[in-house]
Amino acid sequence: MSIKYAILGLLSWHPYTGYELKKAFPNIPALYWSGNNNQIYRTLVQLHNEKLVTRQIEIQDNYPSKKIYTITEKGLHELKNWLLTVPEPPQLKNTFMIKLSFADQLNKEEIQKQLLDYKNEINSQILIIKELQKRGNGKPKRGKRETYLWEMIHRRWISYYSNELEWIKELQKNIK
Amino acid sequence: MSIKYAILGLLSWHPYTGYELKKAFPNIPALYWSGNNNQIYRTLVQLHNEKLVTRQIEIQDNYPSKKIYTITEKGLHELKNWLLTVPEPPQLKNTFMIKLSFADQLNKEEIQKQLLDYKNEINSQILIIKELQKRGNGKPKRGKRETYLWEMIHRRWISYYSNELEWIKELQKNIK
DNA sequence: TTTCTCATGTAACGCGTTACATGATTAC
DNA sequence: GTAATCATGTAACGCGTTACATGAGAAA
Repeated sequence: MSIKYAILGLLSWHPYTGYELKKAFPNIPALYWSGNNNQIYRTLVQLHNEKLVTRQIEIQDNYPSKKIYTITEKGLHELKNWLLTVPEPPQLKNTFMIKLSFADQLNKEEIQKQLLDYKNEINSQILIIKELQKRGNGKPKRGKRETYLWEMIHRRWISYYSNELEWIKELQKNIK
Repeated sequence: MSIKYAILGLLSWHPYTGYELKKAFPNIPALYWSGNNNQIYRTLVQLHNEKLVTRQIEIQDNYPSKKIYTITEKGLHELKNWLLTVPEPPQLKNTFMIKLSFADQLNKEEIQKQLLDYKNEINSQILIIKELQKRGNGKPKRGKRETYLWEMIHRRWISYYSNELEWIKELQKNIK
């Protein structure tokens, strides 16, 4: 349940509503894939029950009323404890690799087709991240160190995809 | 549900029992993290219902009787169709990256500690894969092309971890 | 007029994990 | 005597996804 801590992390910057959180997620490279309605609203209720956040309701005339969540001292503590837990290894689930593992069922044209499609997929992934980085939404922009960390994270992601591309190229050359 | 296709993929080599499949999974780099009892036995029943596999029961004297699963024509078809579906982008869930994103809560010693622990984690991950590759279990060893693919997959995994190490080194140097 | 934004939420499902359960045999 | 291997399975839970639902106001 890293979503819980992701939300706490975001709330450690400043208060958010559920709706804002939902929009913030796609801007954070480490978790841009995640954060749908259901999870966020449910987790927020849970965090509130655990007294890790407080909630203020702001009534608006022309729009539905907002619920603004603020992190508590206890919440900051919980976040920090999590940050200090032992790091887990990354879990990369690459369905394409599984496919390749059993690609002997395919002829070379079919494999080449898949490689090409995968390459395109990776390329658009790179575009997305570069766009994210350029627009620079959802970044904290507070301390120098934090800015550096965010840049490094972006770079790591891009480098991952670039390496994937090189790897694909080599495969394309050798599958014949 | 890629486990379904992973199992079909394995069965496309030769028949397996559930127990053997369970042991085979950790030897396959693309899915070494997966494949627990529950999933495998449940999926096998499901595959059988869908007539994608057949099942022979082999009674043994001194051991519990085996259920040997063999892929059917329909199963091979299903597998091949899956292999030809459009590739999905890799989903890398790296909890450590999420942590780093919010690491501003930590002082430099604490971050350095986390980086060191993560580095060790990655190193042992590399050892595991290299060991896998060396022992060379669970590889098909049939055609030349298949052997090549498996080697490329191993290489990609190792390169991913190596790049992660370099990235960590840079962080270690600059966080002060 | 249709679509988008603001803002909240629920229902149902799917995939995967951990832990539990059995029971004989063989290796240390 | 203890642990591991062979071989099967079930129960319960957790996390996440997709889709559904409401309802007003602003923009295309």
